[in-house]
Amino acid sequence: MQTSRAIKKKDSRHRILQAASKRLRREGLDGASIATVMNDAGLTHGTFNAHFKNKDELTIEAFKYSLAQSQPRWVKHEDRSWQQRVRRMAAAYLNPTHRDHKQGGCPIAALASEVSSSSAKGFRQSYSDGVLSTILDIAEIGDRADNPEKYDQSVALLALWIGGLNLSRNVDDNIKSDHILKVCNQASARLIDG
Amino acid sequence: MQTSRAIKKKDSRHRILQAASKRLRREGLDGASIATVMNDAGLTHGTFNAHFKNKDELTIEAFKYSLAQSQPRWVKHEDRSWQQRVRRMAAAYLNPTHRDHKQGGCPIAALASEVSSSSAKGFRQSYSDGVLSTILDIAEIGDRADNPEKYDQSVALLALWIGGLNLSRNVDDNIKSDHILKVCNQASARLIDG
DNA sequence: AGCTTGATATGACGATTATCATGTGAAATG
DNA sequence: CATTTCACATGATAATCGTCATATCAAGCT
Repeated sequence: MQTSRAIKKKDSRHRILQAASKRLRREGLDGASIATVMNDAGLTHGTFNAHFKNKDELTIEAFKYSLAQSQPRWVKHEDRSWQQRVRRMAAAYLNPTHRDHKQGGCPIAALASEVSSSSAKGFRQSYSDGVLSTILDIAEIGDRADNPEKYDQSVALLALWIGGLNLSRNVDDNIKSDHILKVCNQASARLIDG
Repeated sequence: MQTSRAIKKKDSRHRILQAASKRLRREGLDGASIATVMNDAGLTHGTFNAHFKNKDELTIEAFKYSLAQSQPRWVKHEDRSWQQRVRRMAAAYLNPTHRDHKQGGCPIAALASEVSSSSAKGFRQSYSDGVLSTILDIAEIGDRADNPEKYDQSVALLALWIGGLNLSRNVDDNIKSDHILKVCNQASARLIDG
């Protein structure tokens, strides 16, 4: 049975993860300090260890949380063909709205260059798992052996998308930034033609 | 005239920038603390503000320094054709050695997801300038108008390379990581064919 | 030789951080 | 209704951070 206390705690945990995942994506691994996250969640920072063992655990859980939240939005879809699917996904990913809403977007892109230098134990493993499962989700297969060609194409597509999104986020000129997104969209289509 | 004191100071500045650029690429924006960098350079941390106004200035200078140091290694070359050039650059960039030596590699990739959340004034501008000049260097042109098609192809190539390098750095399986590099190399060639 | 300059060293400062021990008050239990 | 439980708050702790005032000491100048 769910007591009202247990429900309250789950709700608090949910709010903490929500706040942490936003901070994590917007401000990176070091940006999401415990005090800030707890404040965002409407709790005091001292309460933190009633919910998570330490900051590393929060980081990992918040990453998984954001991946589970953002991935279905652009991955799970019924498409007429795989080429159509890739075009749709690229358009959803390499997009000014996604570029301008880092805190609600793809955590793989948001943390791409920070993972390898993270000191959080287990985080690199979680990120790695997230990357590999995303590749399989793009290809719509369960294992590389199911369709090696599609798998390989999906790897290149994910690389292009992550790189293109980050470049567009870091260029200080809206026209040039929009152009990067457009060009990478075209390149996506090109990678899977013929 | 260069007094021996002035020479000594320049040498110290050089050592500080060298140390900072390594830390910056290996550990990211927050990893390169002043005390650590000064210690790497063989100086005490209190001497820092004799060389730089503050940490933001160090960050910017270290980024420029590392870009000027790493870019010529793979950009400046005489190639038989542009297609040959792109293949050579991709092979040099999407490469296990580059993957495993983040501290000496491309600073654009090393900081790709950290720039947009940086609080260092002026850093985003420097990074943006670095990206745009790298695109032009890949295309071997001075302005997009010189050859729009090559420019656009170079944008997509840089995106693919940065994304592919970071993915390979973050996947916890050497075989899969090597495979990512290989696939992105093939995709590079594909982006510029016909 | 004595004075000045400047590169580097020492050490303190306040701010921020993660962690944890302890206190409090309301919900659950019998 | 008395007791226990537990989500949450308060506050202390030590570590680390960027910054800066001050001290030292050798090189250059007159």
